[in-house]
Amino acid sequence: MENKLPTIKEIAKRLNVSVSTVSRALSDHPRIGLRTKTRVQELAKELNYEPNSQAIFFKQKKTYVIGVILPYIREEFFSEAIRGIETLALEHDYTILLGQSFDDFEREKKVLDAFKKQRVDGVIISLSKQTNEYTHFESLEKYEIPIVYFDRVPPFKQVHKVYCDLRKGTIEMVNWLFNKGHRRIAFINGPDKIHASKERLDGYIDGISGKKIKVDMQLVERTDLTKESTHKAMENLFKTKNPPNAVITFNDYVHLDAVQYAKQHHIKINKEVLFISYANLPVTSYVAHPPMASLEQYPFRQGEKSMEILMELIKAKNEKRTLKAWFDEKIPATLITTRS
Amino acid sequence: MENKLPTIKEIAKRLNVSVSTVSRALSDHPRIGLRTKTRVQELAKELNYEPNSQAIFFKQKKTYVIGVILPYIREEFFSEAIRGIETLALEHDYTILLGQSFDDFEREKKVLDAFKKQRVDGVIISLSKQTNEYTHFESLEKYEIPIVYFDRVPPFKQVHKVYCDLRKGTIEMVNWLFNKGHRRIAFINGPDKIHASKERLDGYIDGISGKKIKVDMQLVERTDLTKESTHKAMENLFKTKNPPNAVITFNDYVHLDAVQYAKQHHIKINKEVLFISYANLPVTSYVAHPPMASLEQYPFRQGEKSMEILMELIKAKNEKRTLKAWFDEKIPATLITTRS
DNA sequence: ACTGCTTGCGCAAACGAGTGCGCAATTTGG
DNA sequence: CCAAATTGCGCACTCGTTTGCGCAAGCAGT
Repeated sequence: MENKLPTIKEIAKRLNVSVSTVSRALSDHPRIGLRTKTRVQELAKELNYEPNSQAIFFKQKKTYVIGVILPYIREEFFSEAIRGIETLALEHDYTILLGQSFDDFEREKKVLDAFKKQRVDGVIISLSKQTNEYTHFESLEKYEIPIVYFDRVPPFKQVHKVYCDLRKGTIEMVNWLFNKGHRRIAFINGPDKIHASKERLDGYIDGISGKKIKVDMQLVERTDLTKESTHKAMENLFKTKNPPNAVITFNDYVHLDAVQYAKQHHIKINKEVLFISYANLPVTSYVAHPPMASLEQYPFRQGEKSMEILMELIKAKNEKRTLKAWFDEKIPATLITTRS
Repeated sequence: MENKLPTIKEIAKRLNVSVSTVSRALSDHPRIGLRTKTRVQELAKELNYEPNSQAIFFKQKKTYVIGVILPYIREEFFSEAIRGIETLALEHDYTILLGQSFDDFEREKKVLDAFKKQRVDGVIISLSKQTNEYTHFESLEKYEIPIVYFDRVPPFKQVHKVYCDLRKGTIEMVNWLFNKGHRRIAFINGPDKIHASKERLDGYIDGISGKKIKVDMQLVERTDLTKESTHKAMENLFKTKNPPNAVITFNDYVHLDAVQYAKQHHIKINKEVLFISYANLPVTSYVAHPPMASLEQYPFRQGEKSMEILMELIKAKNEKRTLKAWFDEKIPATLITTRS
């Protein structure tokens, strides 16, 4: 029956006052008389009036929506990050638009475009592994939509970003293996395009060099994070006469695929070769051969921090302040060795 | 410099025509002369004009946004469902607002409220395990926001829903175990409040009864899906003199916890007792003791189907058609036994 | 030349709310 | 008792876009 949603206009008509009076009465404006105020407020309650936020957002040029783009939410790392983002978002009365790039560059652009159309107040993004060109982000500037990159960040300075210090973390990993007596430490890395791959490799090389042993690039493989590519990398590493006795994998998913290969080829896990990894996903506690150590990257905290920075940027924009510098937040990563 | 975004007004002023002419020229209205049309379109391109969708949505009373609420995206079942939803959404130029309830009733309400404020065009939801009261959904009716429930659906008829036929599926599971010679089949179920628990239990009872053996309710446990609660259930089942030789668990996560308990208590998995489960998550292919069979529930398809129905509902609403009936989509579940 | 049709465009209202300003009516102060 | 200050409320504009209607000019038909 009551098909139309109650509006301020409706209330005004029924009470024979002007819309402005109703608007002010509802926002408790001091210049409105007590009688009118209560009359308005009571009718509003009776009609179950709720302001049309779309209209308000439209006037204010704000949407209270932020866009989050990441490769795959099925990866626990990213779903944890979202949890961090969402938790903080709810506190700030923000809701989040979700878009997965599925590691596809074109899709990343499409999602970004959709978000732009929706006039999101800000964007938090973890780049697709294909992304090595960044012009599509420039159009957001025109709309003054702030962007915070996290985890998979672009390789240049002039952006706001949150990520783990993987160089340091990787050195820690090398040290840990070294102290356990390992000397032939292999490294299965991710795609070059991802900045995080470079960070890891730098750490690996620095870690090995720090031990005064020669870096053997035969022990370094690069994958595109697919199972096939990981198996290929394992094959390369273990077909040699002098195979590694420890393997560092790009993340826990790569670890799982590497271990799968090892099992299929009867390589004795934790005897012939020790696996350690990045990410420390909860799910690995259930698997047959969890990594013996894992570099925790605190996705929840990364998500929270990204959101925190984004809120700061949005606030600054609203107050027309210009920020002096780029946020560059390094979250310390820690090596976790206790496994259930 | 060019701080303001170009608007239709701006173009009108520069070209000394009216805004309506510009609007029509851009939408290729037949009553606008070719000269004016091209003049407008060229300037629009030059200024990089893009229509303000917020304004248009506001007028149209549409947002091209749908809200998706589910318990946890970290569960692969749900993240797969989202993938289904998102895939279809992008095709229809829709974007999705994401909200996790974390299986908390209050949070579910809060998220729903936020979505209402955002004036989403529709909602797809999988209920929290605490939800057994449904009044908060009624307020969406007032806003004529259609809702599609999926997987965890309410127990009554007058809603649109998508879910698997778990009764049939569970009978299939019982049959499978029976054919393998198992007679003492335990059942670790989820919370009563979830409709899916009831469906499973019905199937279990019907399956057992169909075999002309007596249903032993000592073999049926109920959990709240936490690890502790699963371990407790396992304890109850295995402390008896006549423990089960097969266990059906509510889903793969419960399976993992059940297997963990079995390992800790030196129960020989796959020898003394066989585990089978629901969901068939990809991640289980990496674990030490995957379920020997799993009832695939096709989350991607469920997501797609939900979105399909929602699109239908939104279309019907726009055309002011009233639908004759409630969508009640049963996706057939199938028992998968091939494991890597 | 008058009617009628087509072409090309502008006026103004509409969506739902916020807000600066002005105008009365009332109250206060001297 | 009159001026000034205060109180209470409405007018009209704004946000960016769409759209029904109307008006004028041009053209064809009779």
